[in-house]
Amino acid sequence: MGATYRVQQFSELAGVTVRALHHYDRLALLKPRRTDAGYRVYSTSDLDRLERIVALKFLGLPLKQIKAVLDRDTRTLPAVLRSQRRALEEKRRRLDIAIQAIRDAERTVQASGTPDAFVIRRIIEVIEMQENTEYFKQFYSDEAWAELEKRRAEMTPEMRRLAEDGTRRWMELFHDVQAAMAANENPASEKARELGRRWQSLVHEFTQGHQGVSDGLRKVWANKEQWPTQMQKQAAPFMDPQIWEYIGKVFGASSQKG
Amino acid sequence: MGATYRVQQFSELAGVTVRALHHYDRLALLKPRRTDAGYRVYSTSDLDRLERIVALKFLGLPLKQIKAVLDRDTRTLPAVLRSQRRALEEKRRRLDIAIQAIRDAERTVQASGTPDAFVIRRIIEVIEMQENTEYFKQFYSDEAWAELEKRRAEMTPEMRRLAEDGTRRWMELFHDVQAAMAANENPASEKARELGRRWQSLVHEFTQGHQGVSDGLRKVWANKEQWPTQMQKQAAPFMDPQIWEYIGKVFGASSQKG
DNA sequence: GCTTGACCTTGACGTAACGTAAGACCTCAC
DNA sequence: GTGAGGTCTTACGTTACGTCAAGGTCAAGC
Repeated sequence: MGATYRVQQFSELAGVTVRALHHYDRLALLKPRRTDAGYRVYSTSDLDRLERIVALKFLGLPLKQIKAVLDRDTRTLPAVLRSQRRALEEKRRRLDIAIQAIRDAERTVQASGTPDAFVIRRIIEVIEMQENTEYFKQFYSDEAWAELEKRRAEMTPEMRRLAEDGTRRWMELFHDVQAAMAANENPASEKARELGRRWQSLVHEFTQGHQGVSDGLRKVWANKEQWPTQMQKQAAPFMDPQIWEYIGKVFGASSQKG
Repeated sequence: MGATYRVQQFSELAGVTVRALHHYDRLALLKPRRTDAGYRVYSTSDLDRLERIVALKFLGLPLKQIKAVLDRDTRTLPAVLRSQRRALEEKRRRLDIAIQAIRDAERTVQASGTPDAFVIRRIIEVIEMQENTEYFKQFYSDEAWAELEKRRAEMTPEMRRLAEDGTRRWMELFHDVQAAMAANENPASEKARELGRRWQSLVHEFTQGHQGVSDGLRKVWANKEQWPTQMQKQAAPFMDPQIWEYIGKVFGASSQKG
């Protein structure tokens, strides 16, 4: 017969708290024998089971599921592990984004006493950027994506300001296109073609003439109706289908005329 | 004046649940105005604040702390960020270990219907191994550590069995040394020197003659008294100071004699 | 036999961030 | 004014225990 222990000894032996053992007992996850007086008596086989519990807990499984896995030895474990691994990988992805966001914020603060509001704004931007990034990746070829990564990595604060300015100019352009539509401006007119040129110029600012990037960008916007709602909301000013239709006509007219 | 919203609209706008907004309200984290009838009325400035809340929540900050940061604009944010980043990095480390453990377990299962108990045992081993690994790293030079990493990566199942066998042989050796001590065997005797040779042979099996690895191993064991308790318990069979003292004498005698 | 101190027992409330009803009230279009 | 749909507060459920609190058990010393 192996040795026996009372709660405290056993808890120290296994590196868990007495309260946890009580808890597991109540959940029928680990029920030791009892003395006549009702004292819990743990054996080495209990230690064995507890070690499994602790290990599965480390993997992030809830106690209920641990009990299920340990009790009914059904062929469920592999499935449980697979789904848990997926969950953990997803968790890690979000953790990485959070860590990156903080690191970036810390860099932008540095020694200067940047106001909190600004720092938090920066955090928000980084989080959104990384999440968008994840999503948009699917539309680009590996090569084009690598190119974009490279540019992001090499981006200076100066360039970042320019990029933000780019957003503003896109909004202005959309505003002007809308005005032209409202004025019933002919898509083939010189005025409309000027809008088309502004459009292409802004696109070129992003693609920098890179073919793969250009293809990816086209795919991104061709699928704009399928974006996650949250993302569509962020890009709301650029989602108006009438504008896209109009600009399509402009390009159609331009390509016909020359 | 900006637009105003009622809870549901606002919740959709911001991508949180109505219940969460209620919750934040009760915590005084985000208190909108009210209509005479008591309906909550959110404004764009509320949206601004909510976005910050969501962002800080994404970083894993508890709501209380978020409130503290947002309300009293004390110079606390950088400190909060630093500590939070550390916490997240630690979390990430443990996540990685868990993921690795599952992946390893999945590999050992593969198609064969390995019993659950065995799989879990394997998970425990991987977790312990990785945690030990983390700890022992400090004792090795970067170069020596890289060498060990390389070996681990190249380790086949066959070699893994051998390594486990190594543990068994160490235990046997310790057992034999203890017996020699009990028999009052002279550390300078041939019998004792034979034990010393077995010792060195087992050491060499691990170091494979690599100087850096050898140095690191020495440091690891020189500090065995400082290991975390849990680790000491695991290595309990190898912690008896008398044996170390005796084997020290054996090597002392050997080096004197030649 | 009695006390004392160390250890054990079972409640039972607290935690974090909401989810989920339940029951009552408000608004507005028809 | 009435029904549908939105909103209010209250309150319990969730997870894995932490933290008392009130009260048994047991071996030792007097």
